[in-house]
Amino acid sequence: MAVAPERRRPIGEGGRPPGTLRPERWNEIVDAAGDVFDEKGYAAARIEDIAARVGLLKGSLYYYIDSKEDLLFAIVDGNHSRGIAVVEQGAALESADPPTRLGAFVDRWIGILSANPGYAAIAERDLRRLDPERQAIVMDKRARIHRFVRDIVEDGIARGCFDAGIDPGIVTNNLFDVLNGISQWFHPARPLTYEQLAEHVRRFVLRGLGADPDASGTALP
Amino acid sequence: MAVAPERRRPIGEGGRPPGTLRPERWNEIVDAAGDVFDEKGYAAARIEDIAARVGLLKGSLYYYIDSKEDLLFAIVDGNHSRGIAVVEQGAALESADPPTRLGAFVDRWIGILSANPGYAAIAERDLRRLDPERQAIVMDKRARIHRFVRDIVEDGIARGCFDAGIDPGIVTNNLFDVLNGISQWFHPARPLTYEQLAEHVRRFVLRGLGADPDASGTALP
DNA sequence: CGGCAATTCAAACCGCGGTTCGATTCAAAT
DNA sequence: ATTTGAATCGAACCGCGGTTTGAATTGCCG
Repeated sequence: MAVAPERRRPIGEGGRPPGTLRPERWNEIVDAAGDVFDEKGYAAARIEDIAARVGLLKGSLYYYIDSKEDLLFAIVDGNHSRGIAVVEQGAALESADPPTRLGAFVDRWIGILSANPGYAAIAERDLRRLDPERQAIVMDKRARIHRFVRDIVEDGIARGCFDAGIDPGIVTNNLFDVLNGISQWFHPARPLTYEQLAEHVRRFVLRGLGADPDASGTALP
Repeated sequence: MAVAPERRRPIGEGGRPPGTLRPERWNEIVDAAGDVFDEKGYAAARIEDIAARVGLLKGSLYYYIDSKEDLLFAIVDGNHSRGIAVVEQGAALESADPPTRLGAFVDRWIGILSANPGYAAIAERDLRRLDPERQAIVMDKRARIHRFVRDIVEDGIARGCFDAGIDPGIVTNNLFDVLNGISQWFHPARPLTYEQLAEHVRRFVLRGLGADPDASGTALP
């Protein structure tokens, strides 16, 4: 998923077959950047830290990037792309009832969190430090994801699955706050796995909307 | 509430009557810092920005502070102190039932948000950038606040007010994620006031816990 | 083996921003 | 007036860290 390095040096400008290039080195670097950004925050993270984590000198990183912000964008945009994927998967369930669809969304979203711990936190924290153009790209994806959830909520209200008194905009925000907040306090281990956590969160959210949390089972294919 | 500047220069070391000192200048500066930190994040915020906002040159700020971090601490710790105050107010309601107590907490917490928009976001975002000692001070307050809510939840479960299947630790975290997330998307205005928002959030949370949101009214004195 | 390209090193550059410090201003007190 | 100290200025300092650049490597291909 990680967006390709895009226009890189003489990557194959007009000549060599684009094979044998930077294979997963790019992913290693993005992962390292993700760890460091998560730990220290984007602004406080040093290029040197990231480079050291993949066994390079800081200057060498610039063979792969044009600026520090490239790494932030790769992470933030990549994470949102995974969110879009979840939405597209969810669209396939349109025949199911709203609680089931929303429950599936929660499960899958937490699945993303478990696969990329820290990334969601970065996306929330440091989105604003992207330049306007890139920020717009991310905001667009974010809006589509948000819209997807809000539509389910509104549909649920219309069908009587959810309480009629709730405000779709507010609860949608609440939902994302709950989901994205998870990565900041949950550490999978001892007592709970991500799957068990998802179960609890799903019930909390569905109940919060006024739905019977037992009426819909996990609907992951 | 804003913690006094502590040990300042020759504030009154052994001489003049400690009157006629920096009165609310300190508060002005902290407020300015709050705005800038909220907008740009602590690391990206410049001392110069803060100084300019109160009509000073950046160097002049050091008459009031010893380091940039002093300002972060003033904001983060101050916000948590207000949280502690809410907890202490809430302790007076111990005779009420758990849903009422929790509802009151939600209302008052959102009251803090409305009075200090942005501060909560800073506290969540940049807590980790305080030095260990100060961080510990804040974490202690945070733990006490967290404990207060969790106790209510556990009490509610024991009394049958809340669903027995919920995990107190998880829902407590979920609750704070919902509350603190508010300051990042909610802009009081057109459609909704903070009071109306609090109403929605209170119902969402209480219902999420399995309680009847209508069983308890707002209980603010 | 020789060569070319992909990759990394090593060192310097350089601007930004936190911090320091002596000089200056202003107001109240003497 | 003169003194005194609070408050601010003005300018320099200085280290950190992002970025640049040209010189090594390394490894593949012929």
